[in-house]
Amino acid sequence: ENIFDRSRMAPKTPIKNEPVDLSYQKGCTPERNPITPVKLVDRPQPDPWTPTANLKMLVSAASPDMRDREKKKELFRPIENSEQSDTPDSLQCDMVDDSTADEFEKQRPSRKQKSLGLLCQKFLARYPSYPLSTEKTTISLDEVASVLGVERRRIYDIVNVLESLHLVSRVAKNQYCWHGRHNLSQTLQTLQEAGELQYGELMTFFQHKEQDMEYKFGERKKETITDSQDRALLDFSEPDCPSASANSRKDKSLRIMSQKFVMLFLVSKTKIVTLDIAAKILIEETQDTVDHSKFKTKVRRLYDIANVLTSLGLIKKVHVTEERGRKPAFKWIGPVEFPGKTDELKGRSPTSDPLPGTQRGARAPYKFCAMGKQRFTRHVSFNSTQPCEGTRRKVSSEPNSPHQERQACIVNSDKHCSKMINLAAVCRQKIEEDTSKACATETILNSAGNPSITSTLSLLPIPGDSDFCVNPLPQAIFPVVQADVPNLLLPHSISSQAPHPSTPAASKTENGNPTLFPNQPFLCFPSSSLFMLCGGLQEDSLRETLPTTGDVGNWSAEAQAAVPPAACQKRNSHKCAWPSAPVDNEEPAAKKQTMELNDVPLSLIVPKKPFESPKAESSPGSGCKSAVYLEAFHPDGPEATDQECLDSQEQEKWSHNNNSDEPFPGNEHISKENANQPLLPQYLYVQPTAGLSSFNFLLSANQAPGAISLAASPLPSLSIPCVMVPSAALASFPLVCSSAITSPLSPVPDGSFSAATSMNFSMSGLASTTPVFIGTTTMVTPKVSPTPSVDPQQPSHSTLHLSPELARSCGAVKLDSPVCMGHPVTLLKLQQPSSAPLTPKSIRPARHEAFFKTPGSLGNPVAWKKNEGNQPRSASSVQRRLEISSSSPD
DNA sequence: CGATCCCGCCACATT
DNA sequence: AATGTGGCGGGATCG
Repeated sequence: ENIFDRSRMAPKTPIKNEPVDLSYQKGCTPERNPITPVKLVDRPQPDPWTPTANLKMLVSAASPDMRDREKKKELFRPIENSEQSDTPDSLQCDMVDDSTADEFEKQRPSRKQKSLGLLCQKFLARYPSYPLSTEKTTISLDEVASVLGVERRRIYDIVNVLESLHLVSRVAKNQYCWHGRHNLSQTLQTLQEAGELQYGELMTFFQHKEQDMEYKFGERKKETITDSQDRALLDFSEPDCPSASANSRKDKSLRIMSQKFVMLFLVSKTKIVTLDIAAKILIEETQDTVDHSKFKTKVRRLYDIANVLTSLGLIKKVHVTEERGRKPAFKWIGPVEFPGKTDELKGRSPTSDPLPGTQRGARAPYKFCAMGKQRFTRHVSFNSTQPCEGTRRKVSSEPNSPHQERQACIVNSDKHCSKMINLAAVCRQKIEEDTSKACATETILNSAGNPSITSTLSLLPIPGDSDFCVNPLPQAIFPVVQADVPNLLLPHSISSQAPHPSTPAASKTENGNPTLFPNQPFLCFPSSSLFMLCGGLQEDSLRETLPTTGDVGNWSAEAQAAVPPAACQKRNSHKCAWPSAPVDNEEPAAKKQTMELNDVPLSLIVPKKPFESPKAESSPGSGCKSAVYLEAFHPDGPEATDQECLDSQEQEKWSHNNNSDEPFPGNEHISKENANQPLLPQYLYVQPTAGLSSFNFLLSANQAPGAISLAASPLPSLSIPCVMVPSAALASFPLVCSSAITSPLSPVPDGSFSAATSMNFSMSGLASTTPVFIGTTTMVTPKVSPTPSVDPQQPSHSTLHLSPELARSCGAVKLDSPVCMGHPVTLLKLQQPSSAPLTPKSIRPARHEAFFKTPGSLGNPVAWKKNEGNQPRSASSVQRRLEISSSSPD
């Protein structure tokens, strides 16, 4: 061995090794010796070598040397242990060799040489940036550590960051798989998307004021950030992770932090992020409290991450001079634009075309959202959600509706923000996992562009209970949204909902579609509190009520499109505000939304007259007055529509003619119709999108908790596809929809409605308790949807709950309609659990994915079916119920 | 003296 | 219990 070393070492560190081994081993050999090499290098440096050269040398030689050394170690360990003097490493030895202590000291590898960045470079040098797909490179931590001459601990630091970017993935203990940068851009895109959701606003905010205001706003920023963080996004866990189980500690800091950190860059306009800001943002919790120590620790970690990112060539260190002075910062020098993303944006953008409907349809927006998130989310486990929820609730309760508020806060005041932040922070931690899910949800929502929904979510929680929050929100929101929509719509275009009494008729129509049943919707009651109803729509009825599907679709599309992310966010903020803010705000917001968005999507809200239309309308208290109607919106209706298209066509008949692309017109019409509906709405209808043929949900608003049971009854009569309500479950929760309806507002067409809607749900219904979610896959909501963005996460949680199964189901669902997005959760799609996506294993991921994807996935009818199949398995009791009840044929 | 960040203790997770 | 992971922060080094 020695010989070996010598030969190799000779050039680099000739003597050292030998001497060390022989005589000095004791001291020198310590395990760390590996490092020694470095030192060796150093020594040489003095002479000819340049730092770089040394490195190279090391790298090249390292492996062999290391090996030898290791062997040595083993050989000598006994000795070492016994004596272990560990002098400064081999240095001493070196010194000896060299003859001077001084030298030796000098030699000692400077810290830099041992830096993580350098180590990372060496690490990266070992693997091809773009490995052939054929070759699967596995990385053995032990091996690498020994080769690079470092402790394994250091390797973890590197690998964790690389893993966060999906350059590697853990396959087993001590084993990682090298993927290279093939997927880097995709990962970055995903992070960017996620980052925009989480930090977009914040960053924007900051940047505007940033430098000047930093101090001033620092806190706010933090807050905002925190809020924004929401954690939802992060998830990241990688796709691969087989071991889902283990994530607890794992998806923790370094990985998450790394992703967040990257997100900040991607979201930053300047692409420059100062460490302190990043640290603040990343310190979820207490902004104020931020202990110095905590901050300090965070910064340390950021340095670790930054070193790795620097080695990857993604960032570089820079300094920004602010008022205060010069601050360390890092500038993103990696890829900035990602094709994919754009799409999303487009989709979101209001102007963007109406959804094509079909495939894309799936309304891409949601889908994509989901997609991105999926990855991230995957790790998240649903389970966690529950706990989270609890937490969240608490949290939320504390502040007021913090989450939502936060956005608002940003806009508005800090106070709330801070609270929110705190809450958010808490939630995050707890929920992070969930969050991811939530995030997805959020995204979806956002994409859907249903601000209202979002808001709803947030709002919901608030209702008296502390809990409201997050969890339920999404789901709840959905329904709400729908409900809201009408309201909203009404105000605008049609305040006169009443005018369209037609609703009842619509209900009739419903009967017409038996088919729907097959599809059936499902209900999910995530926790007890929520539940969803999905029913096949009866197109007929819907039609009556609704405009043609086409129109609807357009709306939705429009809505979705219309609502750009930003818009959504903003809206959300507004929404957020709502919760805290008085109703008034809401109204306006609603109006705005409607106006802008044409929330209409909901348009469908049809009263479900069938059942109780009478009640619905009149009875405020009674349940959901508004039926939400979710038709599928198929924008174009072409393909996606396929499924739904039919319906849509029918719908069209009944609906207005507004098919025209123009969203507004159509929307308006719709809205009007909707408006009408709203009044009635006893139930919510949700059409599923195409695939489903239709899901309809009915929620009886009124029933609220108890009501639920009622609702059920109605169903039968109605023939509506399904209504699922577990009585028990129901009991506990109020239906959101209904609640909203219930709310005093009810009758009022406009603002009141809107406000009521979202808010109400949560609250009113809630009062009783829990909000109900309707998730449908389909939802028109999109437009309506306000922006969920902020809260989404939270909501998402709730969603999550549902989710696993739901998610699956959802996944199955195609939601063309934007709406779906919003409630991914809801979507559960009960109908069929889509098999495919959701395999158990996939579940997690699937969930997320499905969840998110749902929309997208929705696109594939088939998928749903599959899902359906799956669902059964996975389906929780609730689902089962659903299944049973719905027994969707499909 | 502030910026960096190495180093490795130690807790938690997994085997 | 052993081993794998990785949070965390003391304190050394750099500039």
